[in-house]
Amino acid sequence: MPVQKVTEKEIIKAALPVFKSKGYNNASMTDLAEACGLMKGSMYHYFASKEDLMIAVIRYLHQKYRERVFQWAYLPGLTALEKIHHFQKFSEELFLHSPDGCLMGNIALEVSNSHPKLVVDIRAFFDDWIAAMAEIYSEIYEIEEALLRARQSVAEIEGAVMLKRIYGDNKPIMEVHARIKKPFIKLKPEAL
Amino acid sequence: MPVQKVTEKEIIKAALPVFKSKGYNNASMTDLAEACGLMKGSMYHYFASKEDLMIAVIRYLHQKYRERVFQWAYLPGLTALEKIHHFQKFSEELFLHSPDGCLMGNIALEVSNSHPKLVVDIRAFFDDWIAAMAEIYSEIYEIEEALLRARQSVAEIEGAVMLKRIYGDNKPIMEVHARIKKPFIKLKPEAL
Amino acid sequence: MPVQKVTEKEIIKAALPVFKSKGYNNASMTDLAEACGLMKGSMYHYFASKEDLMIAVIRYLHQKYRERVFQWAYLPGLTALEKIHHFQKFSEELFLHSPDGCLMGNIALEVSNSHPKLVVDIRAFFDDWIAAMAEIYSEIYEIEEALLRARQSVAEIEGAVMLKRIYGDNKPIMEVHARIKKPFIKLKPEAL
Amino acid sequence: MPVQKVTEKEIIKAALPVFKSKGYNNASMTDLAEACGLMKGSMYHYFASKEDLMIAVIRYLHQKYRERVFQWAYLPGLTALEKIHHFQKFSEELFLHSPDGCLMGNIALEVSNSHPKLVVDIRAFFDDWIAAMAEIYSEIYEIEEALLRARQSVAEIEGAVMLKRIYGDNKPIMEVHARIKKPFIKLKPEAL
DNA sequence: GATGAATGAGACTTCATTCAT
DNA sequence: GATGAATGAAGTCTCATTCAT
Repeated sequence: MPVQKVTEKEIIKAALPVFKSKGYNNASMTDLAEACGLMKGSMYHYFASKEDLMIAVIRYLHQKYRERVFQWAYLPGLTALEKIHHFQKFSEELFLHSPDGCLMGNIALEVSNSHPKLVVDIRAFFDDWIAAMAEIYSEIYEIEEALLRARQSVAEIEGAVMLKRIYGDNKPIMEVHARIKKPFIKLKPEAL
Repeated sequence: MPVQKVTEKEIIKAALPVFKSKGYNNASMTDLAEACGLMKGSMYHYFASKEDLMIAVIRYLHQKYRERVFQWAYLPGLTALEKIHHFQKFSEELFLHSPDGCLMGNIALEVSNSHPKLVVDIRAFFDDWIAAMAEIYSEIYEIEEALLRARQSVAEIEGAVMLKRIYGDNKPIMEVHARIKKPFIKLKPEAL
Repeated sequence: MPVQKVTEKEIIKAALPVFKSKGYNNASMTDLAEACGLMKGSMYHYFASKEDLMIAVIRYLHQKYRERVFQWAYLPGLTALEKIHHFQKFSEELFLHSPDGCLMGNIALEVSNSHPKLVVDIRAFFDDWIAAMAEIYSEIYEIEEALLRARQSVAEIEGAVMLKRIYGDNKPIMEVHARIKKPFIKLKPEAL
Repeated sequence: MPVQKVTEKEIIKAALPVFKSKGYNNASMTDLAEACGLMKGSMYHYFASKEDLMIAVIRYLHQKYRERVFQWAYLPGLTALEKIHHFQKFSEELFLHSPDGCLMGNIALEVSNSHPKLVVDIRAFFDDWIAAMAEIYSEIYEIEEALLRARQSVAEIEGAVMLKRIYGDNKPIMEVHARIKKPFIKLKPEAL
């Protein structure tokens, strides 16, 4: 059976929900291979270890966020509110309809002490996220305050997603979104 | 056989930091037993399974929070700001000086899909926490808004603790604390 | 099934012929466990790894040689020929009746490049063997010549054992033994 | 597809040092393919299995020995000492400058119980080697003694090469060579 | 002829759990 | 009450081999 059944990217995309739902330690190579329609051993053609696969998944998701979310922050010709809309649209796609929350957050808490290599890439993701949020906030706040608000927003979202995972309730996420939008809505008249 | 004196509570207290630091799956019974000065097999005299021990740890921590934190919310004769101070003093003891963050949050994200029994107790903890925060907020907000703010505060704190685990930086936690305190400080003149 | 089924030493003794016959890489933990009447996983109560078990086996055999062979070289009141007899009696027990040759030699050639930790202990064995032979030779030769002859004898024996493993023929070993004995026999009249 | 030119012989020559250094079990098809500049799968165009490749390597080396060493023993017009010189010159090329010893010996001890097919070819090699040595010895000894001395010499060399692999020291090999040469040197005056 | 994706058996190892002592 | 030997399932990973392209 030598025909190519999957590409590296397909493995990554199939592994992502497994890691997101089961976590790093509890997702076995068998689980991951099954999700890819491969035998356990075949996974090792693409990734030298489970940890390497995890890294690839993290980087893939990071890249997807860059393309679909973070970049809006830097697009000229958009109002801050429009940028926020793009951010939240993606978040809602991701968080409201799946019970598993945020891969980055889930993994971060689980492996931060045992897999330093993973933390490097997780940190890179949060760096970008916070920077993008700060970019948006910088339209209405000083840089210091913008950064602080960016960190706050990210923390709030991750916290709300955690509550969703515990309670299965979308309300906290929606409340956070509303709260984040608010200062930009107030500004609207001025912006016009 | 020197009949070593080990109480259930001592085991729980010794196991707590192990679970907090390593997570549920990555903490082995050997790790846990070692932290208690016991042999692996002896743990089963006290707890029927690793999951049961985890539950006991969660409940123990919940109880400790009740005694040292949540109860302040319901004490008459304290201003809201004083209550907030008590809450934050404990949080700071717990979160600022250890790199491992919040046991409840760490475990919640890791096991929510694989160990529904644990989720029940984790949820009970967050119920109490949110209720206590809402109690404080209810002094200056309508019940609806108080609950919303309570959820937000808990989410923010958990999110900030996650950032601390990722970055090793206490700033987000301190910023959240300041933000939570703010509406009560403004009210102070009125409160007097 | 908690009753002690085996001791560490029994494992070592059971593992020895498996390693000797199959070699290091080709002896699986399953093979070794089977030889001990244990489950694979149970082996790890006694030895942290296959390599550690191999080391224990090497050291055990070394110790047995010390007690049963090498020590004769240093016993006062024995003629050199008597010492040689003791050496060869043990060699014959070991090499003539089993087709598998010499554990030390077998393992040495197989792992010398891949398991440096094992080489250390194998070298220690050969150090002792050569030193004991040299001690005997030193009764009839200068120290330099004694050492050289000791190395030669060890090399010859190992070579003969290799030939036995290839041909299944004891003759080379017996020839070597005769050759080693010869200079001491000639000396006999003088020794009396 | 550049239709890379690789011949069976080139594969054999590239595989030889890999087997010599890593042994049979520890040399993976990937290792071997890498040494040949091929992909793993391509090896199977030339050899049906790893065992077959090993056999080819053994036969190739045997053939090389025949051409470069053993044949000298049967060349008329050469003194025994000259023949010995040729033998030892090749041995020294092979054994003194590489730490990996003798492929035949290494493999013999490792696979003798698990791969009887290999033993057949290894035995053929040693048959030839011993016969050639006996041929040389037969110039100064009766046939019985010549054979015995041939076996001894081969055993001594293999034993000395083993010591070299254990100690990294060439001295035992050089001592053996000197020892083997000695009876022929003594004869020199008569031979002239 | 060469590739390299895929297999599937089997390697070493870990671990929660049991239970005779 | 405490032990720690033993289990057995499951974990990660390796590897000789196959075969469609």
